[in-house]
Amino acid sequence: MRRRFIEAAGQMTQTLGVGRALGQVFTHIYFSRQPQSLDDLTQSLGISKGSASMTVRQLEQWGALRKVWIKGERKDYYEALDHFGRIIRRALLDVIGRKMESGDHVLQDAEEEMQEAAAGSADDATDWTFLRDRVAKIRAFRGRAQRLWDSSILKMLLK
Amino acid sequence: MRRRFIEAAGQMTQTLGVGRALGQVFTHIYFSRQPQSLDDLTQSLGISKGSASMTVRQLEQWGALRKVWIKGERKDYYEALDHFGRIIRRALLDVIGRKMESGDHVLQDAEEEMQEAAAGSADDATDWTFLRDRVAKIRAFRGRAQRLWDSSILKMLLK
DNA sequence: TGATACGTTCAATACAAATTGAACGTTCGC
DNA sequence: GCGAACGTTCAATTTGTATTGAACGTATCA
Repeated sequence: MRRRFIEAAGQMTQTLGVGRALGQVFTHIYFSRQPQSLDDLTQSLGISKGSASMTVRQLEQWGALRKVWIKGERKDYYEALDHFGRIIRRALLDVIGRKMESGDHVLQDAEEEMQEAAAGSADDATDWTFLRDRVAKIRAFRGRAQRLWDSSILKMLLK
Repeated sequence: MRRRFIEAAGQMTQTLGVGRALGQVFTHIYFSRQPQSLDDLTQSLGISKGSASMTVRQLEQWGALRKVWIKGERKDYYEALDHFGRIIRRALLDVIGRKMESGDHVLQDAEEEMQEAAAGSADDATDWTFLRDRVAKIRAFRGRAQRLWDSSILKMLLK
């Protein structure tokens, strides 16, 4: 049964674009009563030590896992948290947010470039009013999307 | 300037996991005053005819492009729409929705499997109450996420 | 009807991203 | 200080996915 869940979660996170290991690692720990070490992960899931290390770190940053000390043990052990709302929120902020940023920069750059080009060539064939209008519409949408995003995030934050 | 936008949009859609051609095609048509044909796309963007055909169809399904007839022309021409809210909404429903479905099925299957297994082996070492509890928490979250999703979508729909 | 100009499909290919694993740095016990 | 047991890193590799392009189906016009 656990195998089924783990496999399914792996497929899901893979198609969502965050790698298969992520879903597998979280699900395995989530369905384990005992905290799990990196070795447990490599053995149970058949993934490499490197992959386990990186995945666990990312999940920890998102608040999906928590490090647990076990006295007399030198290994790091992890247990799963179940604040799914917070976890997803942070993951989205991290993954999407970072991806949006670069696009944002380019949008601004291109807009500035357009301003300059329009000012310096009042008599050529380019249809500046058309371009301006289209860019303005993108800007407007970005503003609305931003507000929607913020409010959704807020709702999720409140559980 | 258009080149910059097109390149940026391509990068963005690529990292978002829907392919580079998608962003490029839409942006090119969006910044074109005249409706564009598949040939225009292959020439301007340097993509193949097959890619242009598939991309355009997907964008049309999402309501991002509209076919335009030009009398005396045998080619299909497309122009861009700017209802970004609706476009994104449909795209998300399509891309995410479809990806969620399969995961949903597996969740249900695994749950049934667990019920059966728990009933048939009351005396083995498996910790059924623990597993049940964890699965229940996933279910609960799915419900909340579904409601949040629906309401967000609704907001976007309303512009 | 035949020839031409399209758009579509899908197996082959190219590309990007995830995963591996050997080398490395660090910590702990002795 | 030394060795062993870890976790981490990153270049090489594997894997998954987007893209290509030749073959095909279809519509149009002479």
